[in-house]
Amino acid sequence: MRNKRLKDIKEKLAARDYRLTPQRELILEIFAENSDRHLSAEEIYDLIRQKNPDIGLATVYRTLELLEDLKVIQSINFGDGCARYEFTGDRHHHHHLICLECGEVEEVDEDLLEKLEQSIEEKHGFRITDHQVKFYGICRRCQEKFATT
Amino acid sequence: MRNKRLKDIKEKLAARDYRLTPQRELILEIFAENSDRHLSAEEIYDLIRQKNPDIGLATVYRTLELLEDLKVIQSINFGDGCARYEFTGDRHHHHHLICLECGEVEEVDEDLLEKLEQSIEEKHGFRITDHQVKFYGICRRCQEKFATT
DNA sequence: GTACGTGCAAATTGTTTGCAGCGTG
DNA sequence: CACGCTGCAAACAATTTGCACGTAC
Repeated sequence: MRNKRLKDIKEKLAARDYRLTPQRELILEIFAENSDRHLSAEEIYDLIRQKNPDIGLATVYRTLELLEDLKVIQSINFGDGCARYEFTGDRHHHHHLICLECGEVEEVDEDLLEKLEQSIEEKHGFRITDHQVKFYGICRRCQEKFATT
Repeated sequence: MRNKRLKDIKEKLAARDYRLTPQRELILEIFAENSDRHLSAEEIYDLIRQKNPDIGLATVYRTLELLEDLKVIQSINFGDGCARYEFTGDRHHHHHLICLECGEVEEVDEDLLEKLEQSIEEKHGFRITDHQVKFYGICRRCQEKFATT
């Protein structure tokens, strides 16, 4: 299954005459191993150097740009001053819960947005292709922290 | 009415021992005159210099930070590499429609999110204090442009 | 051998900071 | 006079770019 994904990506690349180089594969590996996190370019760079110290930060940025173009990953801004990425893959659409206290990011499965989208398309004549929903607040753990203080 | 808003802001500032200087007032004026747009720091800087050429970019940034702190304005990231701002004012909460073709940003009145928020609070124990919803797609005008081509 | 890819260093861009001087309560 | 506020220039941090070399079809 994992190999299928890799093969898919390789085909997407090939369709544009791009190659699946060891560096690119390593970056994809990092993503697969950290699918629960939202890594920044710098963080990916640090992780990747543990596997291959000779990789350049510019390569990381270039690869991220490429993968985003191919819609393999997508960039999200959590307001901490750098872009963060996540696999788009075949995953179900989801929202993000951002804790204002500890910065932790949780994910919630998509729900209840179809009706809203439909009404917007009708009222505004705007054809929606994607959306991004973020909720800010205090996560359960931080609420408990406060409660016991 | 407008004056009331200004007076409110002045009070908010005073509550923290800050002053409503001519520069700050000018920036608020720019916001009022461009309430249909989402200006970036640089754009505000350019507009403001037409009124007073001696103002510094750093002052703009510092004022924006201050006004955001006071919740007079709020920052939004539309993915174009810089922060953009809008009055929070007494306006109704709203979503943003971002056209991937021309970059134009439209606003939609808030709707239908209460149920979703409630279910998230219950399932995740996450206390939501704010949210941000963006829809990406093609605006009416761009669709028409394509249709006639 | 012709592109694509890479690492490195330098360049760019949005934003922040240090500092000396100004102005207002 | 104390302190907030300013403009300017320098500092910073995330990201991009130029370039010469490497490498896969």
